[in-house]
Amino acid sequence: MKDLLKVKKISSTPFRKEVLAIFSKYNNAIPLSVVEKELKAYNRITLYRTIKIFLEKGIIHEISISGEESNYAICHDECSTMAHHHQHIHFKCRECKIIFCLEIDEFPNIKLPKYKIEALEIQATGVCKSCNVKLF
Amino acid sequence: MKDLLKVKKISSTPFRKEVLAIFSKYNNAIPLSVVEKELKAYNRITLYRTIKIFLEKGIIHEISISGEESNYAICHDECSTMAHHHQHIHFKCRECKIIFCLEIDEFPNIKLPKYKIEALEIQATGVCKSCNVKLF
DNA sequence: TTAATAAACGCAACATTGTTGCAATAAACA
DNA sequence: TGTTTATTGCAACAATGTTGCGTTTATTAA
Repeated sequence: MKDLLKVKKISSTPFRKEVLAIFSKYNNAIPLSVVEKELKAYNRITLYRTIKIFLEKGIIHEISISGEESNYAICHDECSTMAHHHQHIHFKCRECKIIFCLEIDEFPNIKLPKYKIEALEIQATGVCKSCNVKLF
Repeated sequence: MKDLLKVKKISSTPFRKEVLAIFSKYNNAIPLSVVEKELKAYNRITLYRTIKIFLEKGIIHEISISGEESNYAICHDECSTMAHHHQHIHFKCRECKIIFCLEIDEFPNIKLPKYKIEALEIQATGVCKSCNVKLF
């Protein structure tokens, strides 16, 4: 297993490796409060700087939903500038409250004459697959 | 002209009327920093409480874009719970930086077997109509 | 492997953003 | 127009995010 941090050309420190391991462990997006609880040696400033550089290097991406704490998730595939917006949507389940990235086959195509659309960010809310099963 | 505040069943105070007038004046979404500058008598606490109640009553809605200050815009039409998500998308122009709501004819339909999608929030980035003209 | 260099860490100190209790004040309603 | 109810704004605080700087750690080249 190769070191993603080195691939992204940033120093591979114990702190960064631990943060990365936490994101890798989850299959869904998590807020900073979760990262904080999982860290053995939590330091607020270092965590903010780590998140900042992870965002810049495209290691993680931010998911903003109105009125909620920001969530972060690992970037799968090649998640360079803006590209991740074209591959998946963000889904929030109103039952389990979990937010995660969801690959979709047909990415919607919005037609807007005279506008140039370069990126689309889609947030969906509803009931996820596993909660849907539990409800019946 | 009828008083929107009374229609929404909240007290019609000078402060709230002023905030509402500022939102009405703009055709685009604005952040709190803009409201602040426009207010004759700015009070941080009162503004936060005003924004909070305007959001609750569906007078304005929040537009969250990753890594940016939240923007707020007046709710046109009947903007009750979640309903506004189905009527328009949010567009941010990379040239003029302006964020605004955009009515679209065909709202995209995302097919996700076993999922129940209840609301879609779409953020688009690109070049708006007027900036597109200026570029050529 | 080790020394030199560059980067990251963590503390202190601060800036910004958001919240709450409470007394004074203003709006709503009968 | 007086009584009730809600809003305002101050103080005080909590949470979130930023910066300078000395110390420590990782990287790179000898």
